[in-house]
Amino acid sequence: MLDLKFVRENPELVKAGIAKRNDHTDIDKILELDSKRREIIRTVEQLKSDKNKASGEIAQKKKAGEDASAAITRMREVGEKIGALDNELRTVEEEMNSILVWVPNIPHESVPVGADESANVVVREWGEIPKPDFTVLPHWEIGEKLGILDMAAAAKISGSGFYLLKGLGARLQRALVSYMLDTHSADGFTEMAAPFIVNADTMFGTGQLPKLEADMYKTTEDNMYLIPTAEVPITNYFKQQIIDYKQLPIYMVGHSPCFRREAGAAGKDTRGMIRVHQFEKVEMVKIVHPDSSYDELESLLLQAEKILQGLKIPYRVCNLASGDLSFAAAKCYDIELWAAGVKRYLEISSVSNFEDFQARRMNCRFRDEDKKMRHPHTLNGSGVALARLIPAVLENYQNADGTITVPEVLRPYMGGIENIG
RNA sequence: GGAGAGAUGGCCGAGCGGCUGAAGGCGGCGGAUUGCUAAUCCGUUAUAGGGCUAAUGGCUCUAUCCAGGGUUCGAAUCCCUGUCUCUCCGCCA
Repeated sequence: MLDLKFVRENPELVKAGIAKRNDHTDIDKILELDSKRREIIRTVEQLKSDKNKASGEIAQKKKAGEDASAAITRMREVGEKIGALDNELRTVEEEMNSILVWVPNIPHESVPVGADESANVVVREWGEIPKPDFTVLPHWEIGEKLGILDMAAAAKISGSGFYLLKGLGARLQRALVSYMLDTHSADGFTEMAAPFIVNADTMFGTGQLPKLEADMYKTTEDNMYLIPTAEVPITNYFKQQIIDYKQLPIYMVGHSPCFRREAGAAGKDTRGMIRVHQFEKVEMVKIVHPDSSYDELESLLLQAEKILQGLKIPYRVCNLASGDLSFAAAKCYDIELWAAGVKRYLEISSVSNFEDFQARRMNCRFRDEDKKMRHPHTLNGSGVALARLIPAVLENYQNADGTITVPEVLRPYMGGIENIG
């Protein structure tokens, strides 16, 4: 959420910022309601001040045994006026907030301006795209052939958009999760195992609600949501908290399933594991001092890249254009890895700086060196998503004889197995 | 799921329906003092939102004792609802 004061003082900057994202939230309406709000506050607080004074006088009179009934009658009327104005104030504030919570974050100045992903800028590429002398099968074919991936079974059990791994396929997923968690932990990230089902307030905190309501699975009985990413429970660990600046920066990492309805995505990338309703992901979260958040963004990006470098899978990094940014992000890098079977780049990680957008929503603050209360900056980055990493391993490590070489870094986690098939 | 108890400032903890934004303690910060790795003493110690003042500061008002309602001229204090925590019972991986 943007700071109301900031919106009030920099309306043109805010409008220009959201325009870059093709967002058309009515900023003028917010300003109009805000001025109405402040006008009511001025009136009602004057009345309250009078009331408090009169209350004191009534108490004095009663103590002295004097008659206070005239003042009491007068105050009864003032009380009613206050009640009416408080109601009006609440209505105005609710209306204002109902718009304010839909205002996306303002893109950072280093974000390329553009309407959609076609304006994304590739900032670097790593690794050589392999040119195998045989036909590399897409992961769903090689996976089925080796008996480690069963899409049909998943469809039978749950429906379309689910995958089922078995045998060494399941073990490969577990090995990847362990490899990633161990790598990040060794670099100072605290491992977290947080709830996968959260309340609405938590979903609001990281910016999923209200905007992404339709993309999430929701429980009907208890009004809870299945998390779309571990970012949600891990970042919200600091919801409603005051952190001492000496504790910053805070690095956390966690593994979770991610549940996504993918409403409206039907027909796009539907083959195999590439777009599914449930997938595993290792997620890194940082809570940092505002002064260092853009340096922290770069190092978080490198941390995610480290995983792919360890696996020796070629990738590229994109600086997302303003129109392609997610609701809460001020800047975001996507990492896309090369999948040799489907012969294209797959988005596998988003590394974002939310600045104080999430912290303000969560009411997470820190006391800085001068004892001032400030909002920290929050960042997160996939480190990385499994449902696209597994296909990349199955395709990039595929051999001409239909076997798959187990990447070296995973062998300790696979009981020393060097080949699947 | 059933029964009961509780929720107060960074922490602990007191609180009669009316000078209680809240005693006391701890911690933190500032200072004083002492030949000694510390003690003692004094002071200070929230957040948010308005308004005024062109100050990188000040003045002032309002709100906040889990949350939301209610009673009342007036609520931390009384009533209702919800949330969470604890204890006991039931169920259970």
